[in-house]
Amino acid sequence: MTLTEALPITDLNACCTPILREPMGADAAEKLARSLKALADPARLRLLSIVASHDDAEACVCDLTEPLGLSQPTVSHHLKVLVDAGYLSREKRGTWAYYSLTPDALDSVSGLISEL
Amino acid sequence: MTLTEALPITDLNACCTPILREPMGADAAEKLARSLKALADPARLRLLSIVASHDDAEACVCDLTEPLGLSQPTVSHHLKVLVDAGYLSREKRGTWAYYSLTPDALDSVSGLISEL
DNA sequence: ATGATAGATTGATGATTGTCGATGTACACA
DNA sequence: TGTGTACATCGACAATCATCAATCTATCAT
Repeated sequence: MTLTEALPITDLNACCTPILREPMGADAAEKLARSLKALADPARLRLLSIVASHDDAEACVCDLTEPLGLSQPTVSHHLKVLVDAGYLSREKRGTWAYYSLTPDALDSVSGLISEL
Repeated sequence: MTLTEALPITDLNACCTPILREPMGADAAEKLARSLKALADPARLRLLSIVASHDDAEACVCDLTEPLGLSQPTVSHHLKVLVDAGYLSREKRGTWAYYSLTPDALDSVSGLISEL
């Protein structure tokens, strides 16, 4: 660690503040950005919220298409994004597909944001 | 509240689980999505992280251009997005522009995600 | 005044994304 | 077997976005 040698001489010509801790690396930033991108859409936020509002935190697509005012393919697309990002899990029972919240997925990304 | 009348008859032909609480409205979803979209980019996450790693949680653009490997206009653009979204505040002192973290901005959005 | 530097703004471009209609697939019921 | 339903996938299109080179603005030094 080279942080101990450079004394913070407060030169008026200098523009920079000393670094306290290591900032986030490129790989971690890429990963967190992907998780946040999956969340950063009003339709997907509402989908998560609707699923979370149901008993057992579970809902089928028929519950989700109408309140969003979006077409069924669009809702299916958003659900796929959320499943791929790990926020939802899909279980097919008979004709219907049931989506449920992945435990701790939201809390995990929320924690990463706080520790930024 | 109309939640008290519809009894949850567990019909095997039904596909839907009863609703426990009101899901997020369209306006709230739009607003949170805008905040998250500003965060959902690897370059902007690293910018926030670098600013937070500095003493006084403050940094000028000269600190930020090089470690990201991006051009100066691109970094300025990302900084503007973060300022507009309320995560950073900009203060110009002399020739340099200093960016600092807005208190509680990250914690606020992090809390909204947890309560989804 | 002149030149140099820090940073913002503009314009253009290629990539990504949200949306929908059309189609495909799997299951249920007659 | 055939028909209807629930959902996924595909292809297309418009909109948004990340990025950079070029330019502009403001400040400092000489």
